[in-house]
Amino acid sequence: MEKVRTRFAPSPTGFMHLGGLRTALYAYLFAKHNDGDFILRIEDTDRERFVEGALDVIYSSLKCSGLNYDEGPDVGGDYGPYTQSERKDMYLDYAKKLIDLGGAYYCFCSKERLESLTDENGNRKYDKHCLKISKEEAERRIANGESYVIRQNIPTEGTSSYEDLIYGTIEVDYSDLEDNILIKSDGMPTYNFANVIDDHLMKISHVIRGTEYLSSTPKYNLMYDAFGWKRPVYIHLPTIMKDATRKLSKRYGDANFDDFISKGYIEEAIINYVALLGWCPKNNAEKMTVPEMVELFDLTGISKSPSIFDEVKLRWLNSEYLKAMDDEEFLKRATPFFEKSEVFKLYDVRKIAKIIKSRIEILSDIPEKVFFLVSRPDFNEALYENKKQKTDSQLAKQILPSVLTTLEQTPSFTNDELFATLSAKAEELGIKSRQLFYVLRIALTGLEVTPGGATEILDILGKEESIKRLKTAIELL
RNA sequence: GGCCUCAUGGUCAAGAGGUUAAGACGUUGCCCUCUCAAGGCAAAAUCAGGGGUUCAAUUCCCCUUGGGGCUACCA
Repeated sequence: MEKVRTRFAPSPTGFMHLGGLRTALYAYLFAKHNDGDFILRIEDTDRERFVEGALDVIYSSLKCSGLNYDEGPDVGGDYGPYTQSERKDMYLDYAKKLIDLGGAYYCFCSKERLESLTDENGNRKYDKHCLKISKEEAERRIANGESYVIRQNIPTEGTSSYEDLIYGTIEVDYSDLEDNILIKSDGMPTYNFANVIDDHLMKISHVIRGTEYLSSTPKYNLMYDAFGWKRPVYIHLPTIMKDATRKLSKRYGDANFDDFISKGYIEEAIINYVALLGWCPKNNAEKMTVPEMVELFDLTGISKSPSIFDEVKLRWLNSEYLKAMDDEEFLKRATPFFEKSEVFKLYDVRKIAKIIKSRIEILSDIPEKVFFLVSRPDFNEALYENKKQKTDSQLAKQILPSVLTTLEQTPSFTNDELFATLSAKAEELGIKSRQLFYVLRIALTGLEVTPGGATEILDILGKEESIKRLKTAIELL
């Protein structure tokens, strides 16, 4: 059987779109599930859209997502070059061949003439005006330096059909299609042409891409047929939406992989979440690594309808990854975010990391969660009041001085020992330990809600700072 | 406008001609608890509408409605 070869063919726009990332993922999963090859090809035929540094964004996004390609511009391969601009001459040769086969023709129409073809509805369809120009005349005009393009020659009648593995049979009348430009006046091919030539030359067996190509695929099939090439198998993927009516867009900053990374999402969670948008594995698993997805991947689990990107669920998945991380790994990933706060200079971030891990969903939640460690917010006595705990400022006034004494006499400020000591203290005072902890925690932090309990916070603050804070709190009572 | 295409809770979704129509996120409640998280348990919430076909349709067909895509010298 023919080897499965899939490709991801992005344009270097300077950012990795999450929709594109999912397409890449599915192409990768399909290839790897079938022991095939996954190829990266850069589609940079639009010179005006070239963005500096865009290639690195593509390479690094794929690699850090675990999508290692077998062939590509930076890794080589037997079917290169893998960057379309470097294949320019090849396309022109094939275009000329297609002209000889009757599948294309030279066109010399001016922009003005093209615009004059627009009808009352604002639609325009090329009228095959240049089809009647003989090859000899065309070549003469070209030799004279006239600007030209090459257009595909689409039949005026008939129906074309193909099988998409997701959407089934797709039928389109040729009359609904247009004689699109294959080679632009700058000599570069358009996507319409380059993708066909490259997919064939690179022996791509399965073309996996978004639904935006679902209804234009007949045009590509026409070319495969004209050249006498075998058509690839098509797998079109539904769109990822921002909401019911809008796509995930670069413009709103909700589509960029890197933006999510800097917001404190981790790569594994993003790739995992994006995998779930439009695909459900047979075993209904939700948290999966890329290798596990390779194992489970199956086209029948791909849906046909667009799905809405839900950041709330992504946050949850991200938190699952965070919680599952060992402390060392968590600390490593969290460090850049700790460094956005002063805490890392003042305290042992290891201890902070421990109490924070299950209390954040994304890493950028860290600075605000630990701010109270840097400086205790001002607060009023009303904070001591808690009906459920049965605590109030009176109780605080009563017990805090003696708690202070106990703390001053406690040699070891570790969580466990503090817990034991203070529990005993509560008993001595004739109150519930939770009441003591509650009041103490408020005094220490000035916050109704904190990550970690009183003793954990004492442990982090250390004896000196804890006592200093407690004294201040007592003075304010 | 024309063509292609899609339609299960708020969201992601499983499902199949006969089911109490899964599961997850979120929401709500309870338990646990040194506050809050985490964890445990529970609850509310879905087959767009109308016609067919059939003993039976959410599942198959048609229409309507609604959504998405294409309709570039962008990919």
